[in-house]
Amino acid sequence: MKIGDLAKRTHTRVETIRFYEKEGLLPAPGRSGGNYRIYEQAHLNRLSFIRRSRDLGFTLDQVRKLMKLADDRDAPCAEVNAITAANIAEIDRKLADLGALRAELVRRLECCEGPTIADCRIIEALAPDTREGKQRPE
Amino acid sequence: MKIGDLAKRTHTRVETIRFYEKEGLLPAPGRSGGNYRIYEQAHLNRLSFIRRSRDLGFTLDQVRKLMKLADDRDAPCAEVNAITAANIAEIDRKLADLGALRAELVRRLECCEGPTIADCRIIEALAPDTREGKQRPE
DNA sequence: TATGCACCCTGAAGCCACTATAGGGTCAAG
DNA sequence: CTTGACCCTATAGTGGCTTCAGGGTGCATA
Repeated sequence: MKIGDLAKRTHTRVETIRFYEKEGLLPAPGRSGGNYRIYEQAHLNRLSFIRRSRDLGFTLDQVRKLMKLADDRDAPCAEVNAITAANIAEIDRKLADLGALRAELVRRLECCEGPTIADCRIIEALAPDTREGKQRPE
Repeated sequence: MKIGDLAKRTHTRVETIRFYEKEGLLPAPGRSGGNYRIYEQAHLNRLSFIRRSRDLGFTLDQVRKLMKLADDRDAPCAEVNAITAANIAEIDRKLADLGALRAELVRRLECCEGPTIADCRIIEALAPDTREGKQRPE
């Protein structure tokens, strides 16, 4: 299988596959006479694993750990759970932040009254408290 | 005011202030005899504006636009609203993605049964379908 | 006077996870 | 024999900073 085929089958860009190889996530495959990368089923399996993990928000470092664990079927499952839990915690933090942010922006948007910047509540909220005299530095 | 003072007052790192100057977001201030940057109130105002905007999730490009608008008090408020609305839409997209992601991870975590990787539902979910027949096509 | 120390300077590189670009080579079809 | 799709390497760019290397400044203390 050439790199383009592998790319299509895993919904990955060709450049990303080469990037994963350079990063040591995907083992370097054999080469054809014309120096083309030739992939086997095992490469497809591994790349699928990487892509699914990435889709679930794992970092490449986490993916590296997960793959190492996945290769050792006697390893304790707890480590995988820990990585997953850390991931969930991080997502929760982001959800909270984004929720607060959204509320704040919506509030600004709703408060906006006049047609020009002078009456704009959003700009007002962003500007510093002291709006007298010297506005522009230089 | 020296760069360290400005940094403290705006809860910004010194390096970030120099970065903003290089990016043209913050005008270059005057210099002392020893070539230290000396800031005025106007710089503090502008930097506060940038930081508040960043805190609300605006990109540096959006901040540039907002500042340009903020300087012209007769400009139409609609543009500011459009930037804010775009921001909210982007946040909504992220919220939806993160919510789905979280549900998926929690589901995996709850399903995990055995003490070793061999029984780990998370790894199983990430691995390709080839172990015994197809499991979940995408 | 010397010395220490906190602060400041510039310029470049590093971070993440790719993406894009330049400048080529390979291969099968027409 | 040329076209065009595909492949190769190496390098730089993205955003929004952070860190590092290698210095200079300014003030207090020994």
